[in-house]
Amino acid sequence: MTDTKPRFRFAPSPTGYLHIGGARTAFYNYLLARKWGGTFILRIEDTDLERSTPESIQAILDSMKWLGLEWDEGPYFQTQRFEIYNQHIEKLILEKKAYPCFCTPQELEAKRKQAHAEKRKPIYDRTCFKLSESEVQKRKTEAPYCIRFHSPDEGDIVVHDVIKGDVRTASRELDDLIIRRADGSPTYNLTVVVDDVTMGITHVIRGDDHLNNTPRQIQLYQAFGYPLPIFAHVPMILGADKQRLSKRHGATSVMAYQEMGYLKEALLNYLVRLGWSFKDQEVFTREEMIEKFSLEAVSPSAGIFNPEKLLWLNGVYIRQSQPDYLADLTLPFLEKKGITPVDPKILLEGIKISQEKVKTLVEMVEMIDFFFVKNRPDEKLILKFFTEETKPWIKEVIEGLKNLTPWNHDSIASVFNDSVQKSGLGLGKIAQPFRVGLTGRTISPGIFDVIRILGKEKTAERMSLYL
RNA sequence: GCUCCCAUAGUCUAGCGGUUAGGACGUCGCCCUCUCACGGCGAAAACACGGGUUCAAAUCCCGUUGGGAGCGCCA
Repeated sequence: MTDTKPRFRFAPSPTGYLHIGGARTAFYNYLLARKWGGTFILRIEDTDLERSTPESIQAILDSMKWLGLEWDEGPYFQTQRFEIYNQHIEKLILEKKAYPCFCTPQELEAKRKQAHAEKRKPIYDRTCFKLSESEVQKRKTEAPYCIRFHSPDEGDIVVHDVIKGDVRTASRELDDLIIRRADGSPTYNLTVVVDDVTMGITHVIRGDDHLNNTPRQIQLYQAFGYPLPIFAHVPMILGADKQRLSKRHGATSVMAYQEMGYLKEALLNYLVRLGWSFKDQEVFTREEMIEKFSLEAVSPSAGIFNPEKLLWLNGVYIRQSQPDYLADLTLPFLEKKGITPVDPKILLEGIKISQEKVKTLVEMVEMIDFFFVKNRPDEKLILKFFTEETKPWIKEVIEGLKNLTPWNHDSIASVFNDSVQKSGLGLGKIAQPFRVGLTGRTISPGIFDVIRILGKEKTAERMSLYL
C-alpha cells in the first residue's frame, strides 16, 4: 500500500431498504475511515436497471443519515459511469482478454441444467471462444451479443483476507464471466473492480457473500494490471434459525428500528459488537468505537441477530441519555399518536422520571402519555382499586394534597404516609388507586412524581371521577 | 451436486499450548420496592465429534458432522 490516506467505500445496490447487515458493513467502513483519517465513499451500484428504484436510493440515504454515517464522497452512481466501464471492456477485448459470446440465455440455461444433472459445477464451456474469426464477424452482425472475460486457467488465486485469512481457489474453478450484457450494460464483477480502482479504494470491506466473487475480481485486477486493495469480508448476520436474515425474522430494515423507538446509538453499538469485540466491553461511545475498532478483531463466523440484547442496550442508552435529547426524540412519537399539544416542560419532567423504566421511545410514550391526555382505566381496575376499604383514605389523601406546601416529591409522600399510618393499610393499597385513576394504567412512573408533575388541580379532578 | 467459508453455554463473545474456561444478553432464585423498571447478590448453562502433533490442546494439523455462502446477460 502507498502512504496515501486510506479510502473506504460502502456500495449498496438500491433494490430495497438498508438492512441491518448492510448498516453494519457501512459502519465498519465508516469507523476505519474516521480512525485513520481516511475517506468514506458512498457508491450506489445501480447497474441492474430492472430492480433498482429511486425509492430504494432514498431509503438507503435516509437510513445512512439517520445513523449519522456521513460519507465524504458521493454518492456515486454506476449508471453514470458506463463510459469508464466500456473503456475498460474495450481494452480487454483489444488485448484478447475478453471475447464476444453469442450463446443465448436459453442455451446457457440448458448447459447449466445438464451440468447439474451430471453433478458438475456449471461452468461455461467456451463455445464462443473457440469460434473462428470469420464466424465471429458474421455472428456479430446477426444479433446482440455479450462480452465474456477470458479467465486464466493456470494456478491458484489467493485472497489475503484480513478477517478470513488466506483463501485459495483454483483458477480452473473460475469460468469466463460475462462482463457486458447484450444490452451493452456492464455487470457487477467488472464494475466493482473498475470502480474500486478508479476511485482509489484501498480497503474493500463487504459482506462475505462476496468472498466467492473475489478471486474472479482478482483475475480482473490482474488482467488490467492494477494493484490489489486490502480485502476484508465480514460474516453474515443470521436469524435465530441460522437462516440468512429476512422479513420472516421480524424487522430487518434500519428505519424499522427507528420507528420502533430505538436510538441510533444503541443500534450501532449493538451492530458493532455483533461480530466484533474489545475485551469485555459492551458499551462504547462513538469515539471509543472509532478508537478501538479493528478488522483483526472481527470474528470470522456468522452471527445471529439477538433482538433481546438490542432491546437491553437500547434501555442502557435511554437511561444514560440527556433528558432534553430524549425529549426531542420522543416528541415525534407523541405527535404520531395524535397527542398534542405537548407542554415541553412537562415532557421533560415526564422523561426524567421514566428513563429508567422504559427500553424504547415507544414505551416512553406509553409511560408518559397520561400527562397530556386523560386515560380512562378499565372498569375492572376501577372496581378493584376503588373499594369501600380504600375510598375513605383516598379522599383523605386528596384532602391532604389540597393545601400542601411545599409541593414536592417528599411532601406528597408524607401525605400518603400519614394515611398509611392511620389506616393500617399498605402503601400499595392507597397508592395504586392513584396510579390507576391518574394514569389509567397499573404501570407508571413513581406515583409521588406523577402527582407532583400533574399538579393539584388535575390530580383532584381525575381522582374525583372514580370516588 | 461442485467450490469456498465457519464451528466456546439458547445468543454475542474473551481465550491466541499450561485458566477453577472469563464477560454480556436471556433464563431462574433472593434482596430492594407505591406499580413497572433500575440496581444488588446468587444459580443453571459451553469448548460439535474422531484422530493426530506435544510433557501438555478450547487453542496447532487432518478428517467427520453440522451450519452458511457462491455457482445468473443479480449485486
